[in-house]
Amino acid sequence: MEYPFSKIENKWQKIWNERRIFNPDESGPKPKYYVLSMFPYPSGILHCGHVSNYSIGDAVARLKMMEGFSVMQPMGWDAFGMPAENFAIQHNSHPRITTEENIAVMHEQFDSLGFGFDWDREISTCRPDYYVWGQHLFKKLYEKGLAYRKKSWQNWCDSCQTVLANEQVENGRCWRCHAEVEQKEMEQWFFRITKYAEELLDFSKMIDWPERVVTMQKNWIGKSEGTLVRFPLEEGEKSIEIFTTRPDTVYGVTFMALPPEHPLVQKWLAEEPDNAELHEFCHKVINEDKILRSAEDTTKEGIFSGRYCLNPLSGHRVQIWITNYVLMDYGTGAVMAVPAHDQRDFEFAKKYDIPMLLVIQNPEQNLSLETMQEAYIEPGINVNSGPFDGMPNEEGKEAISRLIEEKGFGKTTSTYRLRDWGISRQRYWGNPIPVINCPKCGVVMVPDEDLPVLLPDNVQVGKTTANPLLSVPEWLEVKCPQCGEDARRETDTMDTFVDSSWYYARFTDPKNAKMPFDPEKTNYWMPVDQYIGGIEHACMHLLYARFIGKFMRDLGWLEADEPFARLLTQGMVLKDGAKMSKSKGNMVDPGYIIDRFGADTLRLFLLFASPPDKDSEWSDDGVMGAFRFLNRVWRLIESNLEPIKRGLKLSPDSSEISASMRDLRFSTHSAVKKWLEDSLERMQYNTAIAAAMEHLNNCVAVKNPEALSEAELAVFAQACAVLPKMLYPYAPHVAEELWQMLGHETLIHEDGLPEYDERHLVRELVTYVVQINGKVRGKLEAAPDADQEELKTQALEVDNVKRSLEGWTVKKVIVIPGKMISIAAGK
RNA sequence: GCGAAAGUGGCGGAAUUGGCAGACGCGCUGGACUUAGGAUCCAGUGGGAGCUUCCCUUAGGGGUUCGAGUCCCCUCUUUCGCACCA
Repeated sequence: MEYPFSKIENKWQKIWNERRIFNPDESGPKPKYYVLSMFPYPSGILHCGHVSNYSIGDAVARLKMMEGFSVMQPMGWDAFGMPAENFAIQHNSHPRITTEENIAVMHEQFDSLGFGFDWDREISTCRPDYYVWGQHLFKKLYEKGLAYRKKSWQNWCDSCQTVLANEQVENGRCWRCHAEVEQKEMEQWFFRITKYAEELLDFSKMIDWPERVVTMQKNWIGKSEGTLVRFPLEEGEKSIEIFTTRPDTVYGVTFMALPPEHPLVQKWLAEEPDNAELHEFCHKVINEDKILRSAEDTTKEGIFSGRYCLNPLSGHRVQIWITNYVLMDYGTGAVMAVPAHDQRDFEFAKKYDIPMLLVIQNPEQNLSLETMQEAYIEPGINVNSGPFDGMPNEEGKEAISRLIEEKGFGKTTSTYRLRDWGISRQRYWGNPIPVINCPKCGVVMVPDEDLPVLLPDNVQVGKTTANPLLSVPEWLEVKCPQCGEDARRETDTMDTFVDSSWYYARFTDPKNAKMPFDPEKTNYWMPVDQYIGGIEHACMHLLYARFIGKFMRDLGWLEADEPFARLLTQGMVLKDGAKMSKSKGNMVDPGYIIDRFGADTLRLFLLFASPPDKDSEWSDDGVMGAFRFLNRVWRLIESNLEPIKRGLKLSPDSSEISASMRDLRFSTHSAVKKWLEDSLERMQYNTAIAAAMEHLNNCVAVKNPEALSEAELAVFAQACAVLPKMLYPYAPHVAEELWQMLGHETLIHEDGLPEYDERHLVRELVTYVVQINGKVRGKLEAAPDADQEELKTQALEVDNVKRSLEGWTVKKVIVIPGKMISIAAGK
């Protein structure tokens, strides 16, 4: 017989909703706990990854409810973005319609799983009551100089009239129409995340972030300390600014390396329209595949610009080269090349026969330029370096940097790999940037009273690949708020990462129509105590959210320095070792599993399959195992209901019980102890569930409860009675039902965590293992606190130990209290 | 190439502080029961042998230790991240 999961699950979902146990406010006496799982894109199809992810969040939430917290676990929809736009195109519909339909479907699926979301707080990023505040935030960023427009190079597909991401470019061609992709300089909106780079490197406010994610963010931000140096051009007023981490080699600079995108190069190109060679080279490099161009084994290429600059320290003439191996995005977008001491520069100089200059000598073995096969990058002594000759180069770094600063040639500084966040998207389905471009006034912000800039509905997606917003004149054409003349709206929409960079705060006050959120409410709930999501968001989303969080703090909107105190990065659900995906055809439909075995079984299986932060392997048989387990618990309690209820009224503490019942009592208390540790401290739900399974096996071993003495019956009853609580965070419906069957009027979380008694964890006798030279040779029973000398003697008396020691001399005997006796013996 | 993590039965995984390797689940083998089930219950299940005993076993090799899956060194493999970062 299968337990009636379907009836039970409906029943408890209804009760939880009626009693509003998932809808906390700020007024209660309990301490708050904010659990947030990353909100999904509403694809319309629930997959096992969702179930796994949100089962973890729900386990956290329910455990914290049992622990006595007022738990808030909100849910919403990351509803803007290209997938939603493409979905609508495929279904020949409008993204607003398909998105709302998908949300309705997924909402229902979440409900059928019994997740404890506070649906009163539901938000959807594509609804104006949410995105109006994103526009508001944009204006605040603009006011503070943190949103700005600049030209930047983009992959442009002329036939699709759209910008492409690096991964949408395949061998220099558009992934869609296969037209050649060109590089185009375009005006784009950016958020100045780099202003917070230094603070984003401070992870001290994060209690429990995985080391992996912290390392990834540190690498992503990529701070490096060095010196900014200006090399004046030989002709004209200008200079080339470079950043170097090796100021000790400045005297060794023999050429400058600039990328073709560099503004100076662009200027020279304009000045020399007839220099075909130069134009051709620059055009070629700029349009090289960005991924290929930055690959390690790409051949270094360059062209001499015919111009020189001057080394500010030595006064030497320095050739200026245009190359393919310098990145415009990093540092100042220009490199001082020291071929003798940098391998890349060395290779380049060899290839193009550029002079080299040795400025660091190897103290071990004299180097000479004629014989060097590679750049010398080890420490050494400065030579050919004017006043710094003879100085160890590590000292030289500091001394030369100081001189540069004193003479006004540059300064000591840090640069970051982190780049400003480009948020412009030439797409329809996103939050409109609240800007009007006026031919007279330039960039004008849409006044507050005109917000939100509503996304017009009357567009036809898919009819043109260009931004559909261009095809809505009544939306596009407006009067300038400043001068009243004809102007046009900004047609770029915002990156969806903008929507998700502040949603955690909106959840604390999701219906506020007057402001993004009321600081009083937000400060009550923030920071998020436990954030849960995929590792793939380690750098982008999590960094953007931290940045906007800090910005909102600086605006005075909230107090928390960091939005997410704890982070758990959950693993993926794999099938046959591979990620489940439509293209591989290895998807499992959670809906089918719920219908056939129930939500509790599905949730339990996914949590039991592996620790939450590790990938797990889907297994149909594993689902059956989870289902069998729940049925066994059900049968144990249902078939012994009367004796258990009777036993619960009796005292289990009498010593007049059999040894096997003492073992069962021990099992109860030790299982609860392990369960509490694994559930709350270690967040290792698979072993917490294993502890419950093991304890169930011990309970089931009691064959005839009717024959037990009163004290024994009490032990048995208590043993069975902890099971519903141990199930609750992982299989909540069946847990509540069993709890009610046992006669309780409360809901489980109201009654609190299961408890154990240390007194029942003390055993009179334990098994000591006797080892000889690390090999188990015997066992003996003794009290856990038995006298050590006594134990040594006993150990040597064990038959098998005696036999094994024949012809050997005992050299040392070590007693590990309560565990083992280790004998070291030799011939 | 650099950085990080990992490698344990037929499978998913456990071993938290250096202390009986393989908890728990799946699968498999044998048995019981039978209203014949995707049921339940009992026993067994790392490999090997001369089977109450012994040997081998945590990717491979070495080391430290009374004792190593765990610590150290080398090698291999896998996964992830970064990748001409000046």
